[in-house]
Amino acid sequence: MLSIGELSRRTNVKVPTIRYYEQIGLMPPPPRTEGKQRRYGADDVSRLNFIRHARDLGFDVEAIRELLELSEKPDQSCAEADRIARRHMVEVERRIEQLTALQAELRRMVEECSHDRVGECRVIQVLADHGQCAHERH
Amino acid sequence: MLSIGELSRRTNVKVPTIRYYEQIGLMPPPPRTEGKQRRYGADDVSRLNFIRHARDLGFDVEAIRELLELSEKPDQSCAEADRIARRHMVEVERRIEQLTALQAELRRMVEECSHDRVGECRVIQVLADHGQCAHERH
DNA sequence: CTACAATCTCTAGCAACTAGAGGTTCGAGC
DNA sequence: GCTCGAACCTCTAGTTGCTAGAGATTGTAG
Repeated sequence: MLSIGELSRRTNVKVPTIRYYEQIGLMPPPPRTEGKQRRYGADDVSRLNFIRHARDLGFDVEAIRELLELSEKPDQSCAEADRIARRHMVEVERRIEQLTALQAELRRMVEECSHDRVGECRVIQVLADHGQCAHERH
Repeated sequence: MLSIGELSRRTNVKVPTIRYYEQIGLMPPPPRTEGKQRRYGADDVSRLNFIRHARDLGFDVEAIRELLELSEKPDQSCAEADRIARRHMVEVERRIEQLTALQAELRRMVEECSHDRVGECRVIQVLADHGQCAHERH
């Protein structure tokens, strides 16, 4: 049996975060020692790795909750897991596009700056007047 | 003089958000009517547009605070504004790279899925085992 | 002058943690 | 067996940038 610190070291998830995951129901409440300290088993390591990996890939807690539930029913169709992953993929795609447009605007702003006084600073000017932006929306 | 609702309509910043900006010191406390309702002038419209635009470009409140301060000193060198914008640009760049790597991983995961049972689902498998990922870090 | 939309302040909530206070337990070394 | 310090415990509050309500007051059109 592992202490919470040992579990933390093996999964690279911080101790308070593990307790937090327990609190919000991502991790099941583990058995305790007589002194009320948490003790974990191999299953907990797997589950927490799963959570960690999904978080790293940007899934939110709700999605992870669903994915965890699914992973416990190996006989069910995986269409749902697919749907969750795809939905998230679309979200990420959208975010990348957004950031890329934004990046272009920022670059233009910085490149056009003459590095002189604030009064002539392109950065400040553009911020003050959206009309000077290349794109209508960001 | 504009009511807060009017200011909101002209800048596309929601009323509670305007009050919030006042609270955190991005917007100055405006004069009030006898009944304590806020009244705004043209300068406030400009300032709020500046803030809105900077937020849209992803600057955080602290950066905006600095940029606003700078914009009030037109004679100062704009090196600082440059620095802030560049710093932010680097951040955005990094975020895009991160998301792109993540996106690739997600796509691979979804594409390799056989759409069968959860037991064979690539999505679930990959999440459960980071070793099946193309990249070490994400 | 009345009705009602808009405003006011205040508190609490969101996501996903992180930080700290103040107290208890575990386990290695003697 | 005993001690001591690291690790653990619970609880509350803070982070960012808002958003959502409650319940009261004000502005204004008809």
